[in-house]
Amino acid sequence: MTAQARYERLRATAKRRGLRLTPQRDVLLRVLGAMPHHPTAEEVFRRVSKSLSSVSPATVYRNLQILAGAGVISPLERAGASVRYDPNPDEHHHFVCKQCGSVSDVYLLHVGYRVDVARSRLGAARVQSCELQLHGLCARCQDRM
Amino acid sequence: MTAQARYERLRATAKRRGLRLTPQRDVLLRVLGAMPHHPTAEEVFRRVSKSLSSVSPATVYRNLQILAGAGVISPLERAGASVRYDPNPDEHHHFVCKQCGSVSDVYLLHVGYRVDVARSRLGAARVQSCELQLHGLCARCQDRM
DNA sequence: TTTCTTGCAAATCGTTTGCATCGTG
DNA sequence: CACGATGCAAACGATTTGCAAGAAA
Repeated sequence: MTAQARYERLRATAKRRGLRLTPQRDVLLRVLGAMPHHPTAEEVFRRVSKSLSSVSPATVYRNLQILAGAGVISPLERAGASVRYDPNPDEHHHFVCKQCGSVSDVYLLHVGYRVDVARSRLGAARVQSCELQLHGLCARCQDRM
Repeated sequence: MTAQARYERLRATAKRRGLRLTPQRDVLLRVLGAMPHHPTAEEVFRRVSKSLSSVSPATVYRNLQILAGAGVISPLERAGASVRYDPNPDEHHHFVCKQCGSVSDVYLLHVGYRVDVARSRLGAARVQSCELQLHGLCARCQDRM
């Protein structure tokens, strides 16, 4: 898929979600469609500034949040949160509660997967390990609903 | 496993790695063994302060990094880094390069796993989705080695 | 014209650093 | 006794906020 196509797709979704299309937002969507995958907010801001030097960081950061809130893009799991440490030295995976963000350890007996080579651009990358993240509602948050 | 047992295990590992055992570090290890899983550095600091009110944040943050560097504990993936956004709306998974930290999209045809119910404390949690993270070396970083 | 957006500058938050001092091995 | 570890305070970087002015719908 081309950058242009990705841009149009993002813009269409944004419009469908009822977001106003300001010049700043348009550049932002164009940049998001063109950037290498998973840029940091700061990288996005730098790229947007190149096309629109007057834009302020606040606008870019705000809009990224708005787009994420509307489901146009997604914030990458856990990034941006405080540093967390895991004192458990055994091999394990994680369950993350969508509601409260709590993380708990999950032990798996078996993990299997098949990569769709045609669509993934792994190239010559060498995969050494994998971690599964389960998402859902923890017991406590289910009670609260 | 009890908090006491976890503490002793952590302390043994730390000693084996040649780390000095200061009072601050001892309290830190005790706290790490007793805390709910995956505390943020800040939460750890608050807990340590309770036992040792004179301790400074710098000491706790520093020691968490030292312990992580020595392999006694592990920093949770991506946490603490800048916010990242993913403009790809299709269902997909991620490959993360251990060396340079770059993230790329992976599409999977099939994912299967079996939870070890006895060891995992999922309780009544409801799992709604799962994301696989592959770790390894990207093509570019392999060339550089 | 109403409501949403913007830019600016200041504030915030979590974390890191420099440095003089202290204590463990 | 040497070297690593500490506390303090100041610096830091990324992100967020309050607010008055501006522009989509």
